[in-house]
Amino acid sequence: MAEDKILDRLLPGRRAALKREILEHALACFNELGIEATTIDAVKTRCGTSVGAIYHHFGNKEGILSTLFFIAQDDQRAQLKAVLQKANTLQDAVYIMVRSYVDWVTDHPDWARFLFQARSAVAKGPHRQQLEERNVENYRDLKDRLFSLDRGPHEIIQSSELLPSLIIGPSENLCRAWLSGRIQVSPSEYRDQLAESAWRAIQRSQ
Amino acid sequence: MAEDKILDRLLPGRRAALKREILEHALACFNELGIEATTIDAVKTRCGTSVGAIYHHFGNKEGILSTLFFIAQDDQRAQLKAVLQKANTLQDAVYIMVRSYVDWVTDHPDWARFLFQARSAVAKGPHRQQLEERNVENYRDLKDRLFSLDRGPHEIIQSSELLPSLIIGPSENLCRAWLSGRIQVSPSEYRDQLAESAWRAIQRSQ
DNA sequence: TTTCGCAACAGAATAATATTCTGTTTATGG
DNA sequence: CCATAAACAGAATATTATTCTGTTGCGAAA
Repeated sequence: MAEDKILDRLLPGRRAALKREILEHALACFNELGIEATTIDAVKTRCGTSVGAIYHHFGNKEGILSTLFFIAQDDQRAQLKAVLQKANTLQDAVYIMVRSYVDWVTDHPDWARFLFQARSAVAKGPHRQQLEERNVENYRDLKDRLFSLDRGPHEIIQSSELLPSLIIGPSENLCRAWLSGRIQVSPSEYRDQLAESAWRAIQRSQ
Repeated sequence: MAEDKILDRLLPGRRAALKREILEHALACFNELGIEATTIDAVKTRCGTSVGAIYHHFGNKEGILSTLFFIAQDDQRAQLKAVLQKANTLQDAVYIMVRSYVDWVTDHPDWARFLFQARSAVAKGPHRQQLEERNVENYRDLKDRLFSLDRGPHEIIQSSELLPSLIIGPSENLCRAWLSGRIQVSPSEYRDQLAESAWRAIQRSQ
């Protein structure tokens, strides 16, 4: 399963076996019951461990939450960064970004669902500063990359704040709808349309 | 303040005074502390009332949450519906949708922030069915409206599932960034660019 | 190989929080 | 004015998060 692969990659080894178990089952609980409704006892029972073990590894409920959150975000960002290396033009980059985003969500729907749900909790919790730092770094990197690429003859939207929203916004919105069950057909079906549309969206009028 | 106006409009009269008070302060707590971190005791103290009163009016914490959520969603939808009446062409409608959305968020930032944060909690809680029903109704209405309008000579994206995401997705993404403090300049500054871009986004290639 | 030290775990005890319950007040229709 | 129910207060209870104390087992240093 895709979930296990993410955890195995970031927490390898036999030593971290229980830690992985806890994270895996906590993720499932958060997604099935909601973050506030999942109790420590529920994840304890679910992986047949003890509260002591959970608190030893994560400190508190928020610790589990933010660990999962940063793992997911790291994985998503790493994949984007890797494929974005190959882009030669801005148009390449836009297509790659959209496809990478849609692929990641459809490859890891449980992680993606969690990422959407947990963001606001992490943003308010004790790791908000860490989240903020990562965000500014990620967006700075992305902006630098986008502005370093060849734009060809095209007239592109100037604002660096607008650009990411125009490129990813529609895909994100559609993925949310899919993950919540509001729409049935997978966003991957719309991958190319989303990419083409994003490219049109960032052109300047006239 | 814009917040008070929304509550005054939907819960008028002297009888509902405390109910309004509780909602108003609960909204502030949820936004400042986060949903999970706000305790009943905190909102009790903040509006100088009793737990008895709170539970009398709302049943439980989730009751406060969903009441606030549906109030906000209703207000946003009502505004959209009202202005969307005036649209004569699809292009009109796209511009109106984007502007109405951005205006509502920038007019009611606290309500908008809450709407983003609370959605997943409501979607898992006891009112999930009510939320789902509203969503399908809203999206059905919107789809009907969009497909009833004159498209002029333009070739438009066919998928009715894709259309709303393409139109609102970028604005939503940008508004989230603004509400979370990641970007400083108000989305209203980008209102027209967002509208024009959305219109380009939904054209079909070639 | 033995032993020391510390991380990994278990589960009882405690603290914080949500919810219920019982009683009192207040408004309102008859 | 009275009856009635909603509106409210606060103590009591239940649920859940967190801490604390102790045990186990592994891995490194001797």
